[in-house]
Amino acid sequence: MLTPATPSLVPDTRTRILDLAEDFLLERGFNAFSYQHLAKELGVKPAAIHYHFPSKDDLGTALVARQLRRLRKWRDLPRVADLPPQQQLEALLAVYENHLGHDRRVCLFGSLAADFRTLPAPMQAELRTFNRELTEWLAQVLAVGRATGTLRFVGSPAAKAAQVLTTLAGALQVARVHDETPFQVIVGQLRLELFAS
Amino acid sequence: MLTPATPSLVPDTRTRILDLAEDFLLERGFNAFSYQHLAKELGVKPAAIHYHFPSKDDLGTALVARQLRRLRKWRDLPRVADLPPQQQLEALLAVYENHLGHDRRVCLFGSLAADFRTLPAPMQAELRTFNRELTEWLAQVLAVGRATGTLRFVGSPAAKAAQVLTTLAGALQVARVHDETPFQVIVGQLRLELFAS
DNA sequence: GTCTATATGATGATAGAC
DNA sequence: GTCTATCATCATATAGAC
Repeated sequence: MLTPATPSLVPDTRTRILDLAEDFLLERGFNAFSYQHLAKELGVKPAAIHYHFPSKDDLGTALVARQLRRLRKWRDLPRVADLPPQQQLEALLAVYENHLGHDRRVCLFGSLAADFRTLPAPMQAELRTFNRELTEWLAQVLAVGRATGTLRFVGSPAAKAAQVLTTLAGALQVARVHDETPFQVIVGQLRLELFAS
Repeated sequence: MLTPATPSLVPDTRTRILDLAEDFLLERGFNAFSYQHLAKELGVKPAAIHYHFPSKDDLGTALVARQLRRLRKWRDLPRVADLPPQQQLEALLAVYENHLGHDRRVCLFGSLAADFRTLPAPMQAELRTFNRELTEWLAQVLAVGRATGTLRFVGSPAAKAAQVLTTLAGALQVARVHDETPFQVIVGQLRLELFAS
């Protein structure tokens, strides 16, 4: 990876491909876009993309790996890591609400889960790690939040974290099928239950 | 539809196609199987399937329409409709647990939501109706359950129903990505929260 | 190092045989 | 009424031009 540490305003071709592929992935699914679609949009030939990502498997794996790097970076940002738990949870909800506002994109997990068995093994492995790390992070947030009295739930933090993340991924899918309303309803219900009054 | 009211032990070709297509749909996703896959498995040529379902859109729409008919039939069965609310909820959970035991199949909604924008309009419409009717049914179950003191939750029955169904669909997706454990954990959490102790 | 012309096979669908 | 031979198109991927 020769990508500069400080993102340029004019992304290189590799990054432009990744960004566009991510658009397609989150809007139409991994098995519903092709190198032709990418090439047409980028104004190049399909084989030009094969240079940067020899196979679609490579491209897909790079997409999930990038998202995993982003998760770790986000989670460790001072403006996230140093927040109190209830605001960390709000920051997480904001990410999903941002997806909703971005043409009702589903999240990475929600995009790949149904097609999971058709994905290349490295991509499956990256997605498992992504989901595991996110769940572990939220479990920790919930544990601290309950201990300090700002968050409320029964059962174990790990179970609640798995449930909440699953619900959020699903809520974006429901928004995709209907409209923004059910997402708002579901997240409203989560807030009602989690935030200690 | 010339399908007999009493299902035969030797399904006709049309039904065999639908059954197999449903297998593929719930195990690999709508954009990850072809008429060739179906034909090879059934021992016929791809074009034979085109006779029964002229386009893949027709096949997909028939799949969702059949599931909608099944939902209505199930919901109205005396052994479901006449149960007390907490047992109706258990019957619903049993459907999802059955999916889990069936090679961790996702549910219809969970299978189609991510690819939704690539689906033909009639299929989209059927899926919306399917999800709406299921949510309305569960909202009614939850409302009666809370009124009679056997189920417990805050917020509106409609919001809780949307949240629970979304969580169940998502839980099967998580099981697909990892293993059965997170599904059990999530459904255990749902039970802990919903069933009045 | 970056991309284009081209190959090979799979895909959805039609026209016509039985 | 049911299915097969065949088609045009699109898929991923390679070999080689610039």
